[in-house]
Amino acid sequence: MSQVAYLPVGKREQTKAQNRLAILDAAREVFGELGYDNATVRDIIRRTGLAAGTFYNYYRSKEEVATALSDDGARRFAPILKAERAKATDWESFVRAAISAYFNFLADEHKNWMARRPVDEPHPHIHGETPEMQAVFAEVRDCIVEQAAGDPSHADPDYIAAACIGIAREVGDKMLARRPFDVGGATEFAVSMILFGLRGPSGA
Amino acid sequence: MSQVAYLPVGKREQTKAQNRLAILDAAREVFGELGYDNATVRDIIRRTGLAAGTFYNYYRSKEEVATALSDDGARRFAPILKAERAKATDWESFVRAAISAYFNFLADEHKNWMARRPVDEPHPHIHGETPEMQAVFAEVRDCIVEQAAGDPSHADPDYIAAACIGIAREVGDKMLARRPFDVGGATEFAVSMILFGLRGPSGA
Amino acid sequence: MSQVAYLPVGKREQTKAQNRLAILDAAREVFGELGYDNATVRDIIRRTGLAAGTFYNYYRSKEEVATALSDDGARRFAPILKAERAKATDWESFVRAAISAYFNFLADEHKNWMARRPVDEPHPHIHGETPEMQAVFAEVRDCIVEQAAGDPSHADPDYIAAACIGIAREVGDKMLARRPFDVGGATEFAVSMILFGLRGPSGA
Amino acid sequence: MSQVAYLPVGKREQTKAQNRLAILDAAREVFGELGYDNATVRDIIRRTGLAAGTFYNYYRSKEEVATALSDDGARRFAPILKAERAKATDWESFVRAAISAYFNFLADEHKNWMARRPVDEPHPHIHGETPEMQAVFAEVRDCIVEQAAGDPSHADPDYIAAACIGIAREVGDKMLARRPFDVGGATEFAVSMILFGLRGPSGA
DNA sequence: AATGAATGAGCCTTCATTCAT
DNA sequence: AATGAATGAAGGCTCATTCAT
Repeated sequence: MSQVAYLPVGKREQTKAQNRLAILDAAREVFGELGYDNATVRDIIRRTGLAAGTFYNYYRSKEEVATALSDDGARRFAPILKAERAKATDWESFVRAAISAYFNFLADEHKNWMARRPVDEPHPHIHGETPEMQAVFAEVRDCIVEQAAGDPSHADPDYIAAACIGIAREVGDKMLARRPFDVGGATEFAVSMILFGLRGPSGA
Repeated sequence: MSQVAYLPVGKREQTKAQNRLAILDAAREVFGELGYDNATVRDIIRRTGLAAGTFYNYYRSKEEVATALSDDGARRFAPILKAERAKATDWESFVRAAISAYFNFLADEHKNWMARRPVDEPHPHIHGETPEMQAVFAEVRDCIVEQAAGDPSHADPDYIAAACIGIAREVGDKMLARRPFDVGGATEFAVSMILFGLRGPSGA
Repeated sequence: MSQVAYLPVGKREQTKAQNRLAILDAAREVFGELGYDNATVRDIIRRTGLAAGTFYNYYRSKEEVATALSDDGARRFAPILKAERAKATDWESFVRAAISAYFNFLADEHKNWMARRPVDEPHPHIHGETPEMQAVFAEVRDCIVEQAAGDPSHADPDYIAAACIGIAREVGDKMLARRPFDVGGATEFAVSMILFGLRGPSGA
Repeated sequence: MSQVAYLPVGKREQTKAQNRLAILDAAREVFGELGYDNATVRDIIRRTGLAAGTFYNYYRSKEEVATALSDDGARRFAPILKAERAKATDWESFVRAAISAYFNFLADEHKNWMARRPVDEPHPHIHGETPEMQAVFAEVRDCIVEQAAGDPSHADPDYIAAACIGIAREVGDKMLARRPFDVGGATEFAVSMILFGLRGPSGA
């Protein structure tokens, strides 16, 4: 029975961590499929396989799982974004990097989700408005505002961030609606749109 | 004293029209505050002050009110859009006209809504996803896709529409979050963003 | 405008009578199709084509229509029964006449009802327990009890009536479930059963 | 002190069994008093004193309780019937045994039911159409049809079954309406009626 | 801790009945 | 009288949450 515990990873702690994770995963799935608003705690519990009461040992409500999920999403996306930002030397490369990272993140999430279901199952309705996405957006927004604030040529960082987010969100949705996912093409379009608008890079 | 009755104007018809309107108004509000998904028929009923059963004399479900609301929104916005489109001779003027029309519509709707509530009431959370807005967006999307399709310089009208919608939606939201509503400024920004991107019209 | 009114059959009275009849007819149909318990006042009204409120000018409730229907049924069946009874000279002929009358009545009602619907329509569920039938049964029961009371060989007229009713009711149902309706055969069987039991008339 | 747990006898299982039983009992009562059609799930719930939701932890609908009740009734009556049938050597003894079993069952059920209510309570209206009775009747019908099919002297087992059921049902009801229950007398009458009809065994 | 049954608030909908027109 | 919209009580059912085991 001897066991060297470098971290609190006793049996108890293991199951606890596992359960917490299971709930988070279930919630991610359920929010993705049903949308945050439509999803119920029961849906999450059902997916989890745990008992109803167990849920409440970890989270007090749907909102709390959502928050945890947000934190998770932000925690996973923020470093990517930060790294890109460090590498980027100008607006253009930063925007490209951010958009690219976001679209890849989006496509990954979606693929993960698709991988888990039988191919022939009727395509269930997918809502993109998961708490995780919200968090990612917030991250991006902050980043853009900060970046734009340093750029003297434009007066309104908030509007700029809004426009970028808007483009990324809607184009991202469209990208997800097509097969196969053309992350590259969507990125090109979005970046070009953000930087040059409809006129395009040539300025023609 | 002969009288031609163009419309049924008996007392009954009056109350009927009033109730129908009250339900529609209540639904608009409730959808706006709670979001379409969260809203329940009960919420709408409560807001009208009518009896539970009365709702069902007018609409058979939440979906049906939503449809009515969509129709209403489309009916009010479509002519504006069409007129602008008829006047417009090039992309730029069309885009400006459409965005301007949309932002004005948005500001009007919002003002109307604000006018109806007591000042000191705690500001409720507002979702933009009302059926009305959806309808307006759909209208705009069709319009852009159609217009963009004729423009040979751009390959993907769907992406273009998505980007424009995205900008309009997010910038519109930001606009509504500021006091006073700067419709002109927001329009300028959005149009410039759509046409020239961050680089701006100067191409600098 | 002259009109000789032998009976109160003015315009007013005519419509009144018509409406009353329409309600009664609708109720008969609805009770027949849905069963008395399942039927709702709304069902009757709907079938009637009249306004909801109009119903209450004639009857105060479902029960009241049921009573009216019972009276009607009894009024139509009682004379038949009485005539048969007058003609009958012994138990056997009376029983035969009564059963025959009842089965014919049953088949008629049913045919009437069937005639009114399209042939290919999915056979709706039919409940036999209409208030009219109840009334007819009551009539028969009284008649049997009275008749049996005069027969010294059997002690318990109530039981006898019950047995006869039971046979008539169940065999009648079976008869209605077969195509074509074999009124004659069913009558023969029921009469034989009542008079001689399983052993049959031969006494073998 | 080892103990073999043949059945789960924890406190939880106990209450579960109790509740299941309570619901079944309540349903039996409610169906008996109001009739299956009139009875509502809410009525059953009210009678149990449980919370609304609890019902649905056990049964998904009124139909499902009805089925459970039917099974119960059949499970309790079928063995009796089968035993009698095994013992019986001819029609007469089988019929007598079946009728006797049914009337005894009926009287028992009724007594059980009466035992549970306060004496001075107003006698509620009783419908015989509980799902349990239906099941018992079905059982008997099958049995008679099968038995009658082997008897070459009679052409129509279905009619025979119908007639027997009819007699049993109606005479049974009459029996229950009298005090004290004369199971023996009712059985004698019913059997005589089934075998010999009104003419009686003497054939006079 | 985990479990899962119990709870009761709350949602959707239909219905009988009233009553202003 | 006839009309038909308004009313609110119920009914079926689901859900978040608690709590005894």
